Formats: sequence, structure tokens, C-alpha cells
Amino acid sequence: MTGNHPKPISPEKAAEKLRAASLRPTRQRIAIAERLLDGRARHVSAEQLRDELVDYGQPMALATIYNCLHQFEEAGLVRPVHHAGDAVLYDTNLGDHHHFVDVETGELIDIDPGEITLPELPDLPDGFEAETIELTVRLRRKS
Amino acid sequence: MTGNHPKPISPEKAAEKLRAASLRPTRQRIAIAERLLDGRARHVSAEQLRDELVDYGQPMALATIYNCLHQFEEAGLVRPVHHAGDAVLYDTNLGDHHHFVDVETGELIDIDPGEITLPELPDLPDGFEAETIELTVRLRRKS
DNA sequence: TTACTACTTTAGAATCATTCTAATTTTCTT
DNA sequence: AAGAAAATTAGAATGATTCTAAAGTAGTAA
Repeated sequence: MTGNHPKPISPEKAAEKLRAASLRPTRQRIAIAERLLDGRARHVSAEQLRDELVDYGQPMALATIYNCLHQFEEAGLVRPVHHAGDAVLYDTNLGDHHHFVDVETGELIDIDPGEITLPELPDLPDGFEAETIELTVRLRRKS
Repeated sequence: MTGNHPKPISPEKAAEKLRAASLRPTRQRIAIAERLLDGRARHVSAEQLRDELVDYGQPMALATIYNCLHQFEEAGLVRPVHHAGDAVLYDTNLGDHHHFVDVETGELIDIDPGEITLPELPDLPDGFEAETIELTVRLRRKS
């Protein structure tokens, strides 16, 4: 067992998780939590998530999706990855790991955590605290 | 002597460098080269560069600035950093080094290369080659 | 329940970085 | 000086994200 644990969660479990994060379990947040907090490691953009919600019969305003993703981020339920293409991707894998990015598509590929070990944090400039560390290896398809 | 070597360059030297990079020394490219290829380590966005060129009496179309930055990048004269705020910043320091990012302002601060050593490149996915590696420590101002 | 207040969602407009387009200008070569 | 190729340009177009202000919903106290 080295992989993830895909466990689709029920609306009830999703609501639980939201309450635990001090977020009101609204219909929209529950629908998003069902997809993103099922234990599967994924990278989604706001737009991709919207399409998925449409497929699932839970369409909602793009603004709501952005709102929710930000709230989930603040609650520590997802982690934004800023190195991809133009769009921010939200990563449901909260463990320490890093990414390859296909520069043409913006797609992310997890780097096996065993493959790369980050050095110690360097001394930070005064008055700052570290929020996240992102290591990205940008890849180009060989010609 | 550990720092940079700020040597403002003349239009003639700028034109030299452009020719060496197989870029026609146009008025616009020369003006940009004078500012960016003077040996100083900097991080500039297209908009910042435009303002600077205006101040210097060499205004030019924003599209031209984007064009030139891309050409300079392909020629290996500058390096793009994608982890900053919303805008791509162009780094005139081509040596191996990484960045702190102030998440509020998007400003970059170089990490002293002695402070952090990158681990070996992980095995790349088949069919890809590595283009760049970007390590970013995102910083938040302490409250 | 009811009523209240605060929080959410929403459609659509607005913003911002960047790219595209098609026309004009410049550069290099002869 | 003339022509062809390359570069520049203004402005429109694109795409991700944020904003706005109005309408809906949830938790709470009576």
C-alpha cells in the first residue's frame, strides 16, 4: 500500500468535514467537498472543477467555486500550486511533495516524495514567516 | 568581492550583445538590453520595464516589450520566474539560485545560493526533458 | 414556527496580464 | 536606392480571476 485511498464521501461526511473546518455546510460547499475531500490526490483548476460539478448535476457560479476554493485553502483543506500554466491549481494532497509541470499543457505530475528531499529552509528575511515551499521542475516534451 | 558587477552598458555594447545572440540590434532591443544586460541582478515585469523605458525617454509598445523579453529568454539572456504574483518576472541573474516571494506584493528576493542546495534532479517522466527548476519559498509578513 | 441577522451565492461587469492581428516601419542586403 | 524579411505598433481579443450589488439561505433566539 503506497498509493492513495480513494474513498468517495457522502454529503453527510462532507458536511462533517466542513463543520470541522468552521465552514457552513452549504449545498455548494458540500458538493465541492464531496469531490475534493475524498482522499484522492488531485490537481484541479476552478474551471475544471466547474465542469465536473456540471457533469455531476451540481452546476454553480464560477465565483462561488473561486470563493470556496479560497475558503478551503484558508482552512487547510487544499493547497494552491502557483507554478502551473496560467491558472492556479488546487492540490488535494497536503503532504510534502513537489511537482513536474508540463509547460505546454500546464498539467502537474507529482514528484515521488522519495525522489527528492528538500534542503533545510534558508534563513528568512526579517519580519517574514514561510507560508509554503514550492519546487517545480518545468518539463518540455522531447522533440 | 561577492556581489554583482553593475556596469551600465552603452548602446554600442548592447548592440554587440544582441548580435552575439543573433538578434537584430533594433532601437527598442538596444534600449532594453542597456537596462537588463548591465550585469546587475534584477527582477522585472513587462510593465515595470515599460515604466522604466518611459522614464529613460524610450517609450515603446507593451507588445514590443513582451516580444523582446521572449526573445531574450530564448536567447538565454534572461530567465523567467513564474512563481511570483500574477505577472511573470524576468530575472537577469542566470546563475543557479532561487527565490523568496512576498505573497502580498509578488516581489522576489534572491535566496543566497550558499543557503540552499538543490538535491539531484529526480527521474523525469519518459519523453520529457527538464527546462528549468524553480524553488520558491512563499513568505508572509508577520503580524 | 417566526423573524432576524449574518453569511452565501449569483450573474454579470470589471480588471489585469498577456497574446493576437493586421498594418506600418525599419533593417539588412544588394 | 530598392526590395524582402523582420520588427514594431495600436488596439482588439483572450483568459483567469476578482468585484459588485442584489437575491437567497442558514443558524439563532423568541
